[in-house]
Amino acid sequence: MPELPEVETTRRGIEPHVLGKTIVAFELYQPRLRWPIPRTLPGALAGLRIESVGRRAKYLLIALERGSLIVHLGMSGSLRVLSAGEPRRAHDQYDLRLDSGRIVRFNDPRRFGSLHYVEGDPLEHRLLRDLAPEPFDAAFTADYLWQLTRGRRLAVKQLLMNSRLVVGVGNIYANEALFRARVRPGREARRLTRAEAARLVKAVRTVLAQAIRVGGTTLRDYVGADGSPGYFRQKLFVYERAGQPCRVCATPIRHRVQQGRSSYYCPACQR
DNA sequence: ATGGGCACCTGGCTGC
DNA sequence: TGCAGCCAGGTGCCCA
Repeated sequence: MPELPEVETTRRGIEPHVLGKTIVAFELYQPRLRWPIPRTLPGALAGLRIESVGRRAKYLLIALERGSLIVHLGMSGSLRVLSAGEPRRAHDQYDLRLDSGRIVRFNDPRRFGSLHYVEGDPLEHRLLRDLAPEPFDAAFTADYLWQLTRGRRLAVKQLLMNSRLVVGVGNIYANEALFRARVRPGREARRLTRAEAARLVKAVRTVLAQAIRVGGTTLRDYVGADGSPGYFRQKLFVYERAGQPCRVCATPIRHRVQQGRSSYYCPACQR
């Protein structure tokens, strides 16, 4: 999916257009997303004012005057702010129509995205309550990561992508952070040194922050709330660069499949 | 507890 | 040109 930078870019993009606005209508075109959307939802949302737009991991949290929407973009989803009357396109799944005359439209070709409405604290929802710290949280430290790697035989890249360890890091940014930390994706977690754990924590933060600054990474489907792509693709060191020269040492970048996901690394820079 | 594999779904590309 | 096969920003769930 959209990983943390894309979700955060979306959050920042929609926030100024929806804050304080009231949902006039919720139009559901496709109830079959990752989890079925209840047919009763449209009625429940009409008339509610939007009070804040937050984010936890890769979930957007849209707080209403009563309850909250929990939005996930899945692998191919995007949320855009459009003018009312904008013609629908393939894979538009739902619209939030606002009293400002604008609409927030969710498009998702693969339908791995999801939408929940909860009355209570969204952070207590079963999908959110067991999530690990945010990468920018003070709790995500070298010691924390290093402790969690002790005795673990799985590859360090799997660890980085496990949302019970740290959230927001998907396949692109796991590969990119490992390059910056000079650690190969296939390294057993228990073989990580304390110094490497420290580099990795720093690299995760740096790469996510840089990506947020340029609006995320667009490979295929992702666009920000105004429809523009993210520009971090131009800054990728390894992702989807198999066979191309390493931007640091010119050694060809290698590709291998790990746990069914593509990993990329520089065999010279990363150990 | 840990880790692996599968499932959900569509579109785009490759190669025969 | 057509079509089979493979791949893609995620992640919950089931099983060993």
